[in-house]
Amino acid sequence: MSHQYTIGRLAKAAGVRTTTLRYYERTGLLEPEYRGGGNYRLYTEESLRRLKFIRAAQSIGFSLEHVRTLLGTQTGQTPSCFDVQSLIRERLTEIDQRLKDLLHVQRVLKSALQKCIKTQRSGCCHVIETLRKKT
Amino acid sequence: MSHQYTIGRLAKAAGVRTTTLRYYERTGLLEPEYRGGGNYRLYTEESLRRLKFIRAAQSIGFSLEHVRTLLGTQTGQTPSCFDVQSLIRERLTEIDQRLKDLLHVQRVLKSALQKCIKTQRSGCCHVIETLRKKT
DNA sequence: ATCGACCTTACACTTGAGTGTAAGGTCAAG
DNA sequence: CTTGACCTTACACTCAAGTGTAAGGTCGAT
Repeated sequence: MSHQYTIGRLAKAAGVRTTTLRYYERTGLLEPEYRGGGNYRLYTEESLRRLKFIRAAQSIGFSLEHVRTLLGTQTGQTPSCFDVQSLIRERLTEIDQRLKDLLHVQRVLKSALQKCIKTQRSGCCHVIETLRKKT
Repeated sequence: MSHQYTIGRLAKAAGVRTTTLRYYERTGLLEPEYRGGGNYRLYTEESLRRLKFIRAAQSIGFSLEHVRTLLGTQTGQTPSCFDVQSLIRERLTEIDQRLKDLLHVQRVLKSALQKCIKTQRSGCCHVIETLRKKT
């Protein structure tokens, strides 16, 4: 006998809020399997797996829009291997760029901090000066 | 004779849109120095420097709220060296965390991609399977 | 039977950094 | 003196991923 979940139990099981589940339903990501007494939403183990997939995909940087594609909820069919690979490559490219940007920012900030510390006596505006001159 | 800029010229000089400049004014980041005929906004070289500072700070990851602090536009006075160092350290901590997260995501995605490529013949759901199992 | 925890709907609001639109005023060139 | 580029205001809207609120219905335990 596979478990049944009310919205609250499912939420607890997956570590999300009930409001989030209603939001996912509204946006076509996760429908309850059926409705019970008092029109309560009822979910199954399958819902839980699906929900965990959604959160996992999200946690590695896919938007809910991407997740919708991965789950094939807008076209109604699971995406091809090609599509999945495309999505992943796209994400990897974005991540690459983001890493570069962050490393650059890190360098700039560290140097600004050093300068600020060294010249602290003279009023500190050195940092702001530095930023001011970097274009 | 220091230049004067209408909003459009200043925008062009700094590579932003006029709407952005009006937005900055609304949010207390950059006021025009005065108004000219037809109530046109008029800016100076100082405005341009300030604007460039804003964009530079923003480009290294400060929010406009942070920039407001750096420029001392809410308290009305330039922040102390201590405050500036705090802000920078905060940013650096965030960046560190963000870098770690991104590197993790990168690893997961790369391995998913490899798996997808290797097992491509058998329908590709391996990738989706992989994600499905990562919690 | 009543209490509290849980559920329902519908709708508006949040954040950050702007963008879009309407309705109109002004400036410089031809 | 008209055309077109530019400017003005005020207000609403965008995006993503939810959160908040009001007003009410239901379930399980005591």
